[in-house]
Amino acid sequence: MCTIGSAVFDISAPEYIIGDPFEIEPQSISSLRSARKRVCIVGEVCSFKCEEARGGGGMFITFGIFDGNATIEVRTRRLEAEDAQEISDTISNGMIVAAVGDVRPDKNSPDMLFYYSAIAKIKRLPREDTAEEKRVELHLHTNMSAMDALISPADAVNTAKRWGHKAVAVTDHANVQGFPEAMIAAEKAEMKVIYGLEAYFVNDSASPLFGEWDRAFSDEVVVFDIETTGLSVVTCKITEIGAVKIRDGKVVDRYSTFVNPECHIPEEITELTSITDDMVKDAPTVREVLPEFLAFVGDDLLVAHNAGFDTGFIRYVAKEQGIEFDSPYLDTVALSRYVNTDLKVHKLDAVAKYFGLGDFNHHRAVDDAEMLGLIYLKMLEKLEKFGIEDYGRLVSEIHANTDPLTLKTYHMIILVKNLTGLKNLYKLVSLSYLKYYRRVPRIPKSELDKLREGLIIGSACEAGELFSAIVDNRSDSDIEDIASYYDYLEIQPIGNNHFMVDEGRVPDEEALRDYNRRIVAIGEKLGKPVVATSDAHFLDPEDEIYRHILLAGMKFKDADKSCPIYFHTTDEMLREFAYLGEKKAHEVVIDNPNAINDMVEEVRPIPKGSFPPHLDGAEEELTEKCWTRAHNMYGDELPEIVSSRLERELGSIIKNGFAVLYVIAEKLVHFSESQGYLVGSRGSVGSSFVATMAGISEVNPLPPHYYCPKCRYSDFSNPDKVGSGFDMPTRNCPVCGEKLAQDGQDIPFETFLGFYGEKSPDIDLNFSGEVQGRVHKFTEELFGSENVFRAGTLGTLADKTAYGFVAKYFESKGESVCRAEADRIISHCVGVKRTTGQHPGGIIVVPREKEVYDFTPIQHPADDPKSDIITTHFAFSYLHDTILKLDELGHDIPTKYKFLEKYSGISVMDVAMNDRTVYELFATTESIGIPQMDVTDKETKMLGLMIGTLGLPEMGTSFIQQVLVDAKPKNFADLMQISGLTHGTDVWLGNAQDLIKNGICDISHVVGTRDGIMLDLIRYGVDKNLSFKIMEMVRKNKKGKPIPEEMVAAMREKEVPEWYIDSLRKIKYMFPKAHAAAYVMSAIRLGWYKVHQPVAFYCAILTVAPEGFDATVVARGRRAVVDTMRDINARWNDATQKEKDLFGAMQFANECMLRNIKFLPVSLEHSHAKEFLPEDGNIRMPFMSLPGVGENAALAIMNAREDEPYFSVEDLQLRAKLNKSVIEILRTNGVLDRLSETAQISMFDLF
DNA sequence: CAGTCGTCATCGCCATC
DNA sequence: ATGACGATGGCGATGACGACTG
Ligand SMILES: Nc1nc2c(ncn2[C@H]2C[C@H](O)[C@@H](COP(=O)(O)OP(=O)(O)OP(=O)(O)O)O2)c(=O)[nH]1
Ligand SMILES: [Mg+2]
Ligand SMILES: [Mg+2]
Ligand SMILES: [Zn+2]
Repeated sequence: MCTIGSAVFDISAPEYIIGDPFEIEPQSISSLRSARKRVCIVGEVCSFKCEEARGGGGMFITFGIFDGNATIEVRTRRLEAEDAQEISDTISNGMIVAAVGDVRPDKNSPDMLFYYSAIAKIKRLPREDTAEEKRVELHLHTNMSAMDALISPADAVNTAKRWGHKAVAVTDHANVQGFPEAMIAAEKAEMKVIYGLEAYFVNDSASPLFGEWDRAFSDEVVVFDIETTGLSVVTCKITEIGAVKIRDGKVVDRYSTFVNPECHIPEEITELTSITDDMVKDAPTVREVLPEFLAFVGDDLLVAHNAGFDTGFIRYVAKEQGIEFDSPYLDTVALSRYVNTDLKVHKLDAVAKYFGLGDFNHHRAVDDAEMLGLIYLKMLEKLEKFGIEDYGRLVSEIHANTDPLTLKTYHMIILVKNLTGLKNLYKLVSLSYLKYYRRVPRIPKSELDKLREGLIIGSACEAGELFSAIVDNRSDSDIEDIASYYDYLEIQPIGNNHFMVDEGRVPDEEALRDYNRRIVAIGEKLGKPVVATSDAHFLDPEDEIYRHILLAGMKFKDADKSCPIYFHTTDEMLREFAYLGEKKAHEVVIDNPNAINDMVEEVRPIPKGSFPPHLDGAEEELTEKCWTRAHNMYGDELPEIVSSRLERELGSIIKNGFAVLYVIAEKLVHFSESQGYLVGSRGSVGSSFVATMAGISEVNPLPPHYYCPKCRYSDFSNPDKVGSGFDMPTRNCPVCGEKLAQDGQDIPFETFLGFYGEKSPDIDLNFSGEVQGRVHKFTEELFGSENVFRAGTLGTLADKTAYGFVAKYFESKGESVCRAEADRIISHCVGVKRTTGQHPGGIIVVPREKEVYDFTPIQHPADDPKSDIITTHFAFSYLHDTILKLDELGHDIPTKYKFLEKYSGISVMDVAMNDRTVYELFATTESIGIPQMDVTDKETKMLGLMIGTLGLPEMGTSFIQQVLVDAKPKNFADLMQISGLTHGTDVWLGNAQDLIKNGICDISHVVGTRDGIMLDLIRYGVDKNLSFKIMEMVRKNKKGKPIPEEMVAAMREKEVPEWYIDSLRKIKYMFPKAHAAAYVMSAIRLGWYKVHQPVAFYCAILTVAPEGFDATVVARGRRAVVDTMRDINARWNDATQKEKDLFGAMQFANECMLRNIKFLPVSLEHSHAKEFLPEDGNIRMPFMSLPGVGENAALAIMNAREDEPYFSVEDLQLRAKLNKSVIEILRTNGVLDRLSETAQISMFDLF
């Protein structure tokens, strides 16, 4: 055993993994400040990296060793690939090691580096809960508490499990987004989770009137105010009391006196109140004043502004003097909020001004009381106008009319007891986000009362209602009223509230303990269990720094203040609450939390099973539609291949509940087309022939075939064994002589739904961005807005932002950390919730017989109450296997189609799929009239002119162009394969490309589409279902998880070649063939316009996707365009994203200019706001192509031009409401050249 | 006339297909 | 200098500008 700071390492059984065994006598890393030989260190491996050495020729490995306190960067010498691999296999992040080696300073930084000679694996003892009887944590924040907490739900669950706790609660701020991860971890660890949250509770049934008082307004009341030496009841004293007695709307008596506080009045208070030490030094003390004042009050109602404060002080001193004080009182702040709804600020002077009551000496009790008296009468007058004339009526009216959005929020813990409670909680969360959101989602008492079944309510922390009432020194009966609403009361460690001492709100820690003692006493009196909770925001004490970084990143002033809110063990808690006595401590730490846990049933936040929607007649409708369409295409007597495929697919689709989705999708396509926008095909659904027949997908997955559009003859023989129907020679119908249509991409249905419907795919559709919103609305109409929701997303703190936060944090502290340490800290900060958003197109469909609350709460994206979009509270990925989704994505291709048709007058659907000149685009620039340049010349490549694919979707990037040049595709099938090979990391480079280069196989046999994987494996003899599973695992493996041993073994058993298995291992993502087919089809279509309708092509592409296009560069001519590209290209890695976009646009513009199509300058008369318009064989650039002229300005210029031409710059600025920067941009770009500055000229003309 | 608030344009980052 | 998956859009921050307000 050895200790470094608070970290304890077990070195009793070292496992020597690199180098010779050595004696483990570690130094603390922070002590290594200078070069030393043969030092031993221990710690956790972090930030492990294995990189190719610069300039090739070997590898470098770097990692950090973190000993719980400091990190040192470890480097290796230059290594051979095999050695590097061996080390990578032995050492990994999170491993605890001891190492010996030399410490040397880094040449390039102030840090020290460690060069090891030997490494041993050891253990670090984590914090353990060794208590006999364990506590249960009922208040814990996961990293789903936005920018506030760091515990991953899995860590919470696993730590509690390791500690032997029976359960652990997940209680994030206002949301339940930690539930799904907690559920997954809990099921894996067989652990119980108590699901809950920490709500922002508002008491909308609170009234401004405290205590019993239901007389008429005309009865006598005492309006009063006090001045004090500060805000805290405990540490501050009264300096002045002022009061007026009011009866029948008139002041009938007054009381006013200074009070000697018997202490110094702080300067800032004197400044505010103008009450000095001098003024009060001869005044009576509160011991004399209080009885006098209370006698003045008698049995009257007390009225004060923020009365809790004033009565709190009076009550405190009364108690000190052994005088009973329980007068009813009314708070005019609350009353003003209710009466003066048009007022935002309800401070005394603001309200006085509001009623026009003139100036007064604010912050002097005598004057404030007088003024408040007047205000009070005004408010009563106002109420009387509404027929409210007594206090009883007032209270009931207020209850009925309070706006929860204006009330003070209190923290409150809500735990889920059972499934009823879970659903109620989801409803409450939804309400809080959708209806009661202001700054935070609020849960009003009135709603909670309605939905309280199945929920357990706890009093939460210092920001809870109970704790606040105690701090404010509210009356015993008030406090007990509050406490009685809760099912249990919470107390927390002193450290949690220590900030109150620091801020001077309480004198010392003892006062904090007194608060906890008070809560314990209240619990005893009311019979409410009191439980001790951590209010954990991070797991271990040493993790506090990560929270500081988060808070500092959010620019919080007090970010670096210590607040040790870690997950406490039982013993830590028992020690913490020892001051309550051993027995009581045991009760609040162990017994009561366990008792609460015993009330809680185990529930699953997302139900098991899948819940497809139903729609009467959907199955029949789909079936009918498909057969009809099939007969229309392939004849009355369907070829076997067609009918058997239809039957098989329909069976599977209907059985797995997908028919409804098909039917809805079909209606959506119809809807979009009715709006004038074609729909782009996408995704695995193109593997379904039913989708083709239903018109959802234009990909035909049948084998290559001919069919006659006239007589419905068909031929599936495919004698040339081509890979795509589009690649067959053209033929005329042997029956009727008509030219035959050709189609068929040969795709298995199973890519979509699996062999046994074991997959939960979605249906993907590409809609023009211009109709996407309408399509979403239409889906709601089709299936009901109660059942259709946009999927929500969760935005988290990821690498780059975390890096910025960490850098900023240490910079502001004037400290520096080594890269390994920075990376380690970053890795701990990553994953914390920041915001919510909307899924690109995912629309989930809840079956009619269910409610959305059976699956997830709902909310607005980014919590924005003004948004008219409602999203699922849970990210879709967690609902993936439970409910179905339609992916109604936005895409530019359908919009491009629209503009191509508009500018060329040629229908997209008439474009042939087998025009040779179009295929030539993928091999040369000749077919667009640009003489072929040398493809081996770097300049050619830079210009993007090795081939003619610039502007073709997903075919025009440098990378893909290079692959096309190398692979020389000849037909549609080749292009599909290349499409697959060029979409995904480690698919082509370092994988397929090498296999081809090394002659191991040719391009048609490398892994290019995911369907290929399944079919290849089946061909090798691997079980078809396992083949399917391997395909599914390989196709999205972004993190590079290894293929499970049993899968590898099954492949080896069937003699699947090692290179093939290796290839699969590397793949990070892979297209389904259907998607490749759909995208190549659109590339071919756009290519046709590129060859045959160039002006329309360039106009359409630029109009729809103008990113990076800069009219100021293009206007300077082709030279300038090329120079700009050269410049950016020369410093590519330092170029900004904007410059990279500009580069792409300039490639495209250059190609266009080489085809003798000119870009005409932006023109006040001729330019469109955003469209690049064809103009006499050239292209007129739009206003928006000028950087700095945004959509609004551009549209304004165009729209105001409609009425009459602009006759001066002034006229333009006025009519189009342009600001001066836009005018300047227009001026410098010559747009205003022919316009006079003001209307003077025309004025002149009049005379 | 300084301060505040909303709007617009743009950018970096992030999530997702 | 290298290598490189492509595309789309939402959210938050920032800065310039101008209207409004006390
Ligand atoms: N280039 C590229 N395209 C992607 C990526 N992810 C998805 N796509 C494209 C290709 C997919 O077929 C299409 C639809 O995505 P989905 O997530 O719905 O997956 P897909 O339909 O392929 O399979 P599914 O059966 O729905 O699980 O979007 C990606 O990472 N890169
Ligand atoms: Mg899909
Ligand atoms: Mg999808
Ligand atoms: Zn025919």
